[in-house]
Amino acid sequence: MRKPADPAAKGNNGNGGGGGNVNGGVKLRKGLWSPEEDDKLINYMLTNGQGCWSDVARNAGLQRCGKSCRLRWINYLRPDLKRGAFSPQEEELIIHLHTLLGNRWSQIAARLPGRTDNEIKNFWNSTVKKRMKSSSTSSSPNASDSSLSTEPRDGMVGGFMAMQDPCSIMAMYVTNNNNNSTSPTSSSLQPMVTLSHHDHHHDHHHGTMDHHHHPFPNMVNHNTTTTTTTATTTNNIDMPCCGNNGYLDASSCMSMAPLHGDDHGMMCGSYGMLGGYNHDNNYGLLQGELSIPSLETISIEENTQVSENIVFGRNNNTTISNHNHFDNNGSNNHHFDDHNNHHHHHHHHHMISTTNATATNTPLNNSIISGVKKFEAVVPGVGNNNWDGGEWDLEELMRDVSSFPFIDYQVE
DNA sequence: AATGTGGGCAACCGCCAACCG
DNA sequence: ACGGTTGGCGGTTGCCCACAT
Repeated sequence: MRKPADPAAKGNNGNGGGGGNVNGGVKLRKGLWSPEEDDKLINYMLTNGQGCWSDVARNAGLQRCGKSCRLRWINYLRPDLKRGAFSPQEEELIIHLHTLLGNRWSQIAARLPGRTDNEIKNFWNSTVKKRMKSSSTSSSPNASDSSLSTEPRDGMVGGFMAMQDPCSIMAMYVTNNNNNSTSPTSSSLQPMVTLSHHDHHHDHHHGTMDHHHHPFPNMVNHNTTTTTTTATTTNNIDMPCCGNNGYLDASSCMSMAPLHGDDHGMMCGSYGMLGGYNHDNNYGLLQGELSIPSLETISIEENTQVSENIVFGRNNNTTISNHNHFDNNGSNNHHFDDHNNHHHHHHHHHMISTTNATATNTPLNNSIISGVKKFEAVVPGVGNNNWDGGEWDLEELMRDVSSFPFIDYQVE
């Protein structure tokens, strides 16, 4: 939902069950964030770090609920966000991880540094589904994007296929080795995701605000410092497995296109991507190394602790121009262009530098995000609960995931 | 040129678990 | 123990842009 910010948005505060809706009796704003609001939030976060989001909203002088601030920060303003289109490698990884994890977008996102769950979810709900749809309706199985082929491949006993009925498209998980008692399902078809129709009403009430401003494509550092995020995630997940082959062998069909360091290579510094999840809570990414939470440690009752240390380097005025990166992808850049054209010219010289990041970082924020999540969707799928509690073939999973060449996978 | 339409994606909603007093 | 609050997540909505007609 995207509406122009509306301070008088009807009684509903939009907090969705949390966050508190009253801010000193002032009606809270909803809808799109203005550049001024972004500035306030960024300034506050950079100065004070993350704390209670209600306090953030209050103290930053934002007429927003805490949840809204959190969302804006997490999904848009965070310094370590990567921007622009997903690289082919990222796409492959998303698809692959989705076969493993289903719609657990946050877990998928945790394995794609700089990407948010929302972003991945949107990507999946639009691009991937669209491709599946076209793939399923196309008479040519090997249409266009081979890297995202959803066709079961010869020699595979498991795979990913798309089916379509008049009301929905279902990406089906296909496996034929279900004699394995540890298989999540005894059925040969496992719904992965149901594609609901996008019901567009198309009100076309065009607002006046340019909501596509992009305040900090890479990061802004009002203190002339560099922001780095490291995080430790400990997942203990006994991953149900589909046997040896019960998942899309994405790695086997991925295009092994070389990374373009200046374009969108995940490992490359020019993204300004310093963030990531690191088992060892070190700064591996600063050294050009990427580590991600291990799938093998995911458990049914998942205990997750993400420690996010936002640290600030010094003497770093190097500008990383994000604005050219995405051109090479041929992706839609209008967001960033909008930003460039309309917003925050004074911030550009404070953009983050990856390559110059040093270890002289001072922790500004050391917040713990922790939670215990139920592993309710035991199969990559939608809330299915018919898994019998067996285990996934973790070795195989790890082997497969780690086969993505752009990930330096650390196995604990 | 004006209008219609498809689609991307930012931000909301509702649910739920953890936290806290 | 308990009720209120907070934060995280997945699903959904609908504004706005780009393109088609």
